[in-house]
Amino acid sequence: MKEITQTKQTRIQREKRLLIQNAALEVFSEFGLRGATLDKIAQTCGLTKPNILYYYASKDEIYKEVLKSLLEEWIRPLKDISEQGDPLTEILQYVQKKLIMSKTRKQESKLFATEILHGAPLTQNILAGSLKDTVDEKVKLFDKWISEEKIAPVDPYHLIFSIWSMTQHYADFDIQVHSLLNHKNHATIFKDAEHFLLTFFSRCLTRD
Amino acid sequence: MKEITQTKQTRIQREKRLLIQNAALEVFSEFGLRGATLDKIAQTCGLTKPNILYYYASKDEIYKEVLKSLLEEWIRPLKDISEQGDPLTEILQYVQKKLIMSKTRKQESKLFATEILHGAPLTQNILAGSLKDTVDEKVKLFDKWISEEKIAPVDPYHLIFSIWSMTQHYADFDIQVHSLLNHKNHATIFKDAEHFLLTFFSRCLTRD
DNA sequence: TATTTTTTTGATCAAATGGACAATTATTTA
DNA sequence: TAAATAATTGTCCATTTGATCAAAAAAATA
Repeated sequence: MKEITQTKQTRIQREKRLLIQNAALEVFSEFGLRGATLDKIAQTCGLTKPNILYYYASKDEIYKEVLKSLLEEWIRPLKDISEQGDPLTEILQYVQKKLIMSKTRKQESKLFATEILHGAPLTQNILAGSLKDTVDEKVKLFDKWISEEKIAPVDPYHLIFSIWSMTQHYADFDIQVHSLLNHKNHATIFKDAEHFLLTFFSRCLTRD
Repeated sequence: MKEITQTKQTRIQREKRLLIQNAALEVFSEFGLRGATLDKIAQTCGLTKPNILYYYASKDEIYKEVLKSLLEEWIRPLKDISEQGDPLTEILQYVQKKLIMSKTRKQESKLFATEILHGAPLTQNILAGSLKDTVDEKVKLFDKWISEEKIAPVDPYHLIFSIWSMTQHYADFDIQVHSLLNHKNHATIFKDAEHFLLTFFSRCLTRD
């Protein structure tokens, strides 16, 4: 058994771990932590159950690993909001990035949603840590922009919540969205959503 | 064994079924369908497991019953939007009602969220049925209001999605919201959220 | 009160599932 | 190529859990 923390990984270890992670993401996002079984993950990636447990000590550890490896990527667009850019443009670009993530990374979105929905048992420290730091930083920036009258006055925390909720809605509740929109073409839905969201946030952020 | 469809229920049956439903709501909303166990539900309501199964044929049946009994109430505020009222007022009132539901019926909100997130295996027909009918009806109304220039032009479907997502966010992701807001007072968060949302939607719906 | 019906529960089962382990096979290294 | 290390797997186990059932207790009814 090799240590996870150790950097010396063989080629096979790298490959198999990645294989397992991808399968785990697929299964966890569909069934949640408890609904997912090692058998399903094993089947999805074509390995045997004991072989999976050779690479990860437990099911929980796989779950944690998947979450951890996605978190960084998940927060990045928020970090990208730049003080140098035009305020409205920066925020609208953030909305667009988040919407694209909902479109192309649905599984990840659902995984996070389920995790937080059920009390974030394994992510709470991260929520209170690196995510919070980034959010606080951007909140300050938004407050600055508001005081400079570059954007209309709104509560920056709730502004961020609104961006998250509205964009992630299209990934997390895709079943409902598609059902209510008569199973309209996937691309069309996101095109319409983008237009709606950009209009929406422009209106809200450019008025006193 | 009595038939569920039968209307002749004894006093004890009514009482116990309600007891089970309340406990089930609590457990299902926290752990999801698969994470919830009959033992947990039994413990929560102080009955034995076989006793629960005397009233409900299976765990799935309890789950369906809980969902079904909540759906009506869940859709009602949308139905309440009236053609007679002032358009902006009607919509803002709907936002308020949904936010209050997030505040006071968190468990229900989480239950629905989990259900839809995981593919709505037991509600899909309802989503495509009575909910869709109501949504379609209100979409027509919104379109009418737009054509009469009573509210600004927006895609009515996505407007409804935005109301749902933004309000439900405060229930479904309460862990995250509280964590990022430094565990601020619950009432204060909802007061701020209300102010934000009303400002937000007013701005969006009163501009061309 | 006697009889019938409803309700409750202890004991138990079968299936699912996370995990352990020794034996085998493949790969790397000396 | 031989030895050592890494990877794989068949088999097995313990626990959890949804569900069954017969017997006992409680409640309703006649």
